[in-house]
This record gives sequence, C-alpha cells and structure tokens, in this order.
Amino acid sequence: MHEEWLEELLKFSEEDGKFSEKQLKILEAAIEMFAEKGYAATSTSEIAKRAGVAEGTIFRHYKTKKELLLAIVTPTLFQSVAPFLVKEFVKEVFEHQYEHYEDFVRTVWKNRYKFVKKYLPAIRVLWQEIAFHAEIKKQLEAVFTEHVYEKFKKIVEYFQERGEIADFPVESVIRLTITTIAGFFAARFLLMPDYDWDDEAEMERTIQFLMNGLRKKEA
Amino acid sequence: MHEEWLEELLKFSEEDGKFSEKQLKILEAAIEMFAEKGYAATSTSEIAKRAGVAEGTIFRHYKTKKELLLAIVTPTLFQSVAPFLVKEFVKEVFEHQYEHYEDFVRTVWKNRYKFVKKYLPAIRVLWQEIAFHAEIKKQLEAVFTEHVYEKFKKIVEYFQERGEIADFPVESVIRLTITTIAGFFAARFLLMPDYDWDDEAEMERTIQFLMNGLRKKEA
DNA sequence: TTTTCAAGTGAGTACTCACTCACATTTTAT
DNA sequence: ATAAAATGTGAGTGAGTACTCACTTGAAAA
Repeated sequence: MHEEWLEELLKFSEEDGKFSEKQLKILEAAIEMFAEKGYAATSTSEIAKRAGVAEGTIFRHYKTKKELLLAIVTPTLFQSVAPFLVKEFVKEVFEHQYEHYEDFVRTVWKNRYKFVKKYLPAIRVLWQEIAFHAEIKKQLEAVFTEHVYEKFKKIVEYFQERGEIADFPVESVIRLTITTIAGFFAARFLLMPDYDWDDEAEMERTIQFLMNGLRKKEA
Repeated sequence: MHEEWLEELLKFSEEDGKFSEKQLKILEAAIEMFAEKGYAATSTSEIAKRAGVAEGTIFRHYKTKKELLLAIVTPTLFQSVAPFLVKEFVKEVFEHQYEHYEDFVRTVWKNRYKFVKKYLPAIRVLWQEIAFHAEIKKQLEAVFTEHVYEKFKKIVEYFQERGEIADFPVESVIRLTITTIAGFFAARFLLMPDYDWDDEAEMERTIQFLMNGLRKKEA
C-alpha cells in the first residue's frame, strides 16, 4: 500500500527518497496524531500502535521523538513556500506572464489552495508546533528571508513602479497580501471547516478586496 | 504582592473574585509556562515550583490540570470579545457615535491593541490550545454566535444601507475585517515580535487598506 | 553458500506524570 | 475562646514516558 501524497510531501526531505513501507506508516501515523492531539500529548507507543509497528522501529529510523517531528515539519515548511522555490518564478512576472499583480495573486492562491487541501494535517502540525519549538521558528525565518522575501519584493516593486499598487512600504504590501490570503485559509480550514463555504465566490471577493485595498489612489 | 492585571483578567471568572495569594501565584506561573512550552509539555510540579507552592495546593484549587487550563482560557476568551459584551455597544453606532465604519474599526482596533499588549501570554495560551481541546473551541463558537455575530451583523448592515461599504455577504465583511485586524496582531505579536514595527503607521496603512478594500464601487 | 547488514522486534530501564491523602496551619464563624 | 471550615503541605502511588538493547529476520553482496 503506497502513500503517494506522503512521498510527494517528503520530496524536500534530507533522506534520499528511500522510505521503507513501515517508515511511511510511522510518518503517516505521527502526522495524524500530532495534528489531532499535538506533539507533546502524543506518545511514541501510541504512534507505534497506530502504525502497526514495534516501538523500537520508530527509534531505528529517528534517534529521538523530536527528530521524527522535524522529519515531518521540515518538508512541510519547504512545500509551504514551494512556488517561491521555483527558479523561473520571478522571471515569469517580468516576462509579462502576469500582466497585473492580480494575476500573480490568483496563481499563487490556486496553487496554495490545492496544497492546503492535500496536506492539511501536516500543515496543522507545522503551525501548531511552531510556537513551542525555536528550531522550527528559526527554520521558517531562514526559509522566508532566503527564498521568499527577496523574490516577493521584486514583484511588488515591479507593480509599484507601474503605478498599479499603492506606495506602501514593500514589507507592508507583502504582509497585507499574505495575511489576507492566509486569513482566508485559516478561517476556511482551521477555525470554521464545517461552515458551508462557497470557495470560488469567497476567493473572488477576497481577491477583489485585496486588489481594491492595495490599489494606488489618483493624486 | 498583588497581581493587578491578573485579577482584572479574571473578572470573567466563575469564581467569585476571591483568589488567595497563592492561587494567583499558581495562575500566573501556569499562564507563563503554558504560553512558553504549551499545556501538555508543562508539568504540575514545574508550575508548583515556579509559583513557590506545594504541588498539592494546585489540586486543592483545581480538581485536574485541565481545570486549571480552563480557569485561564475561559476568562481570556471573554476578555477577547469584551467590546461586544458591553450592552450599549451597538446602540452607540446607531446613535451616530461612529459616523463611519472606519470610526468603528479604529475604536475596536485601539481597544484590542491595549488588550493584546496587556494580556499577551494568556492570549497565547488560548490560541495555542484551542486546536487541541474541543471544549475550548466550542466555547469560542458559542461566545461568537451569542455575543459577537449578531451585533457585528447589525453594524455592517447599517453601513451597507448607507452605501458606505460593499454589498458583500455580511459574513464575508465580518471575516475580512477580523482577519485583517487579527492578521496584523498575529504578525506583530506572534510571528515577528522582534521586527522594528512602527505600530501607528502600520495601523494607519492597514485601516486604509481595509476601508479601500471594503468601499462600495460606483455603479 | 556464506557473510554482512539494514530493518524490525518487544521486554526492560530509569524516570516523570497527574493526582491523593493524612496531617498542619491559618482564617472565619459562633 | 472554641469550633469549624478553608487553605496549604509533601511524601507517596500506579500508570505511563522516551528510549535502549540483545536478539531475529530477510535480502543482497561476496
């Protein structure tokens, strides 16, 4: 029984893509249980039981429980910012792949929507544990400054020069864009997953809101 | 030694305001440690040590560790939506206390800004543990539908009728307003507390963004 | 075939956990 | 002053906890 979504998530893993059947079962069980009850409240014996594996097998693959957590969280973190890891990403903007900031936002939105739907439990683990583990927070900061910030900045400046979006500081434009999109995802999937959402309509409204909010005012 | 901020936070507590010195010490220590390491990773013996109290004393006041958590989280939850608990709150809007939606947003913003600065650790505990404890999530949902939603709805409809904000569904306007404000607070106090923020300027920009985003477009 | 080695096992280890209880002290009611 | 109630104590308890280790298994390398 192959866990395809899992193996895809683990692409950014440090291990060389060689995961045994039992190891995948361990990771799958750990993701589920960490997402439900949290890392600290989940015991390795429970994980072993759910994975159908002896407890010792976990520690054959991961020296400590925390190492198992990081084996889940690190790939998820990289997948979270995956669009920005693509080399041609910024180039596409400058080569008029995206005529407006809105086209760029729409592309990122749809891409991340699929991502969240696919890997929701792993994303939960990442966001729940980030508050308690300094290593994870540092990793996020590093990934953001190295891979996201500079690229995002160039894109924002490009559309600011064309007079399309307001002359807020770049950091503010980035923050407003991210919190608007992330705000939807948080409400949609974390806070009110059972509410009767019309995802398409809500996306349209939210993007309209974002673009009007960022639009440059005539002097 | 009196913990004034704590006693104020606990106003919404079920207990009748009679907290012994040691009980306050226990609550203070628990808030700090739960905020830092999380509920599950904090032991009652550690809390007792930091509070300068015997472990048994904790269980004299709270039957279980979870009851101690709820004694922190429930008052914080009510304080979080405190403006909406004031009876005259909606009336003020209709009696032209707030001429524009923007005035209303500004008032709430400043009020909640002070609140977050004052009680940050307790708020951390609430938001970190909400994911793991169904009781807390249910409490939040109940408080929101009972005290926040209906009042917020009336305010939004009032300004929609006056043609001041767009004819999005009320739920969407509420969501966009809350996620925009909460997005700032999350970035400011949770994700990047060490960044060099200009709070006044960022508030101005964010409110400008929010109002432009929600403004009704001419037909 | 024989050797080697990674993968898997589960009983065992030292330790921590939330919680209890018999008793001591302080506060309040009579 | 005395009884009664509330508050505080800390050693004790049994059920876990993360992790170890001597051992087994199966498949590939020599």
